[in-house]
Amino acid sequence: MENLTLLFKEKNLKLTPQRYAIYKYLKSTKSHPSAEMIYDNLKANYPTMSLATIYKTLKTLIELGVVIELNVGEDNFRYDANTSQHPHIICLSCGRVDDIENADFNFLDDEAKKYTDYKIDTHQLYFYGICPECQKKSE
Amino acid sequence: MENLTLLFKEKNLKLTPQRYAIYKYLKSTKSHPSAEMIYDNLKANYPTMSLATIYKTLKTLIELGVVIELNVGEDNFRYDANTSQHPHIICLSCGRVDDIENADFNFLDDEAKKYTDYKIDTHQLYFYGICPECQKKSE
DNA sequence: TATTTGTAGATAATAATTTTCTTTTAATAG
DNA sequence: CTATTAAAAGAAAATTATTATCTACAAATA
Ligand SMILES: [Mn+2]
Ligand SMILES: [Mn+2]
Ligand SMILES: [Zn+2]
Ligand SMILES: [Zn+2]
Repeated sequence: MENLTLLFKEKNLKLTPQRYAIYKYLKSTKSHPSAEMIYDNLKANYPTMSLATIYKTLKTLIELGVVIELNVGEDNFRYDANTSQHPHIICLSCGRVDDIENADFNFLDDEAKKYTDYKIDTHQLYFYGICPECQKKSE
Repeated sequence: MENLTLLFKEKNLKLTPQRYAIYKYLKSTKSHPSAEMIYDNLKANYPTMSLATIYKTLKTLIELGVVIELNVGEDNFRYDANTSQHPHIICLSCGRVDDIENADFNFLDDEAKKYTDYKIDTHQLYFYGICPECQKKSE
């Protein structure tokens, strides 16, 4: 969090209240929100905040490597301030997106290297299923 | 291919030349084309084909379970008539999308079950890297 | 405190996908 | 081989997430 100041300074970027709020919100939540969801959550405290600012800030944070973009198959992107390599699981019923925690899938890149001539950088792993809450509902 | 006729009949769907052409093209290629790419490939033989027809047909084929939609992180979707569970690899330089063949990643669903209370259905695994052609170019 | 340069926010633009509506066509029965 | 009917094609408009543009503002620094 404190190193964010340094990171911004390095790149001659200004750490504005809006940018800080967006990053802080992303750090605080495990909900993997979309741009719109971030907007809805911040507009109480930042009534003049524009969606364009959200999008521009997210792009900046991604370039800085402190936020990643998730493609869960919806019509929009989701964002995550947890930049460690970790898989996600999406509920096919309610759309929530959760982390899969404590699992180590880092070996996947090496495993894949055995079967391709690509130079592999990274991967994204998405599981799809039904979350515990939705399982209860459908009983 | 022949069972497509049956499948359509079962659901009271009409197997039109357009639908057949779209499916056949997807079966014939390993390029994982987008809707637009399919459109460009078919319009020589089907000059009246509309992009809306492509989109509607793709949706139908997905519902039938004979085509899957890929989310590689671009601004559009890609489509694949290979519905077996297999990972993909995307070139960060030229954008091509390839299969990772002969690798068996089916154990992933079971592995993930150990770390979540979701009921897991399926997964999507995307690797990102540099394809052999692009590696040569940058030498 | 003045100057510079990057950014916020409003708005318009873009582009993929979906919807709507009318005409056409595939399937089927007579 | 027609006639009938429900489904689909195609054209066009609508929708929606995201991006670009532009001007007023504010953070950094000298
Ligand atoms: Mn996450
Ligand atoms: Mn494939
Ligand atoms: Zn759920
Ligand atoms: Zn390439």
